[in-house]
Amino acid sequence: MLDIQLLRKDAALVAERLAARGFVFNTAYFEELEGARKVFQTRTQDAQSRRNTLSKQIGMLKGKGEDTTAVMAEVAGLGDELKDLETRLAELQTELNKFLMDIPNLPHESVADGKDETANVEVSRWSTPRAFDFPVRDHVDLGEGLGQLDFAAAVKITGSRFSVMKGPLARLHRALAQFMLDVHTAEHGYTEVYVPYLVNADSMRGTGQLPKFEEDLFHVPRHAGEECTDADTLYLIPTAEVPVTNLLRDEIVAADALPLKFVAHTPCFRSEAGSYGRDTRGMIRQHQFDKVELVQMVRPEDSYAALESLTAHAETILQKLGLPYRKMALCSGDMGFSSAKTYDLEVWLPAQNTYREISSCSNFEAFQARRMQARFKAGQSKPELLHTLNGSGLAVGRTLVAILENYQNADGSVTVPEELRPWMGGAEKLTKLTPV
RNA sequence: GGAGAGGUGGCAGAGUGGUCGAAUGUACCUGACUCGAAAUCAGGCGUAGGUGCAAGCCUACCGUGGGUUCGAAUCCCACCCUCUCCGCCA
Repeated sequence: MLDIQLLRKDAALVAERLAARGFVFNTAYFEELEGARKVFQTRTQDAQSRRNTLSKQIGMLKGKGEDTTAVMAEVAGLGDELKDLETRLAELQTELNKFLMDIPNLPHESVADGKDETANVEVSRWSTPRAFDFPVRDHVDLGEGLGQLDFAAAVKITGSRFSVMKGPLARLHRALAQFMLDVHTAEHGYTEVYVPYLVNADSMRGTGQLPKFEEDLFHVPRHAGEECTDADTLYLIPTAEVPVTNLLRDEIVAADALPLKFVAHTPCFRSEAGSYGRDTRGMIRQHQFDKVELVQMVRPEDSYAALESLTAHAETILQKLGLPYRKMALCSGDMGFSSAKTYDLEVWLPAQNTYREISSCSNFEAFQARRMQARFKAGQSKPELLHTLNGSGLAVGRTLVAILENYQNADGSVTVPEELRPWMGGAEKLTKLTPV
């Protein structure tokens, strides 16, 4: 959510900056709503004030045993008027809030203007893709060839966009998550957290998934067969960002506790509505995938330095695994709803002959913190909104894909990256599993 | 799932219809005393919003949402959550 003070002060500027990300901010409508809100709030509070004064008089008179009929008569007419005013004011505030909740964050001044991903800016590249002297296979052929990846089984059990892994490949998947967690906790100073995979609507609103992106989420009604309201619907998390960032919702932390740095490994669930036909083959786009997520809560003046270091933490994983990648600064039109600035890390996938997103690192500034009232306080000063950031460190499924494809051998086996071997019981290679 | 208890300020804990935004204790901040500290004493100390140049004034908030009333932390209804015991269970 944007700062309403900023909207009041300079709606034109906000509209201009939002236009850079393709969002049309209806200035006239906002000003109309806000004008009405002001009038009704003043009137309502005025009426409340009158009622309170008179009611207190009644109390005092009764206390002294005096007659109250005159005052009672005076206050009698106020009730209906007040009720109408309060109702109208509540409606206006609901409407205003709805309006505000649908406005995306303002892009940071360093973000390039652009309509879509074609305007993203390459910041850096690490390593060079390996040259193969045999035809490269994609991860599906490799995994199935090894007898360790089974999409048919997943379709039978659940449906499309799920996967089943077996044996060493399943272990590789687990090893990757463990490896990432260990690096981030031991080398980058993150605190590991375990969090719920189902969250309530307030949490989804806090990080910005709701109200706008409801169809991207999996809903879990608490009670079968009944119409579920907001209060008794839970949602499967699309990323650990949601439960982890919401740890700070409605909290005021001491300034000297900052920065807070959390890392969590969770499954992520996305309905992928609207992406039918995209990446239908393989593990690139799944309804369920694992991710190790980095989250930071920092003082406002530190958030851009934090974005750089958080992104570097994610890059460390790719480097340790020897996976070539490039770092992209997203343009205004390609950033997520809540982000002020985002770097994507894209890993090289030989079978696609291209770089594909494997991590997205964003600074949300106070956008999420304002929605969830996550604040910090230095000494006796006023509580202040903190800045939140997060990034994938990394998406486990896509990392697995990248390893399969980049480390494949001519015979269909896959070499285990050296850094990962301690988490693989020392195994150096994935080789064909005899079918069961 | 059954039975019971309870949700009040950072924490603890009073308050069962009327100057209650809320006693008291504690924590914290400022000052006095002290060489300094402790102890003691005095004062301060919630959040959000509106309005005003400002001092200030006003409004809302006692789990959430409704209701009763001139007036609700207090009464009524519904819901949520926590705790204890029993049952079941990874």
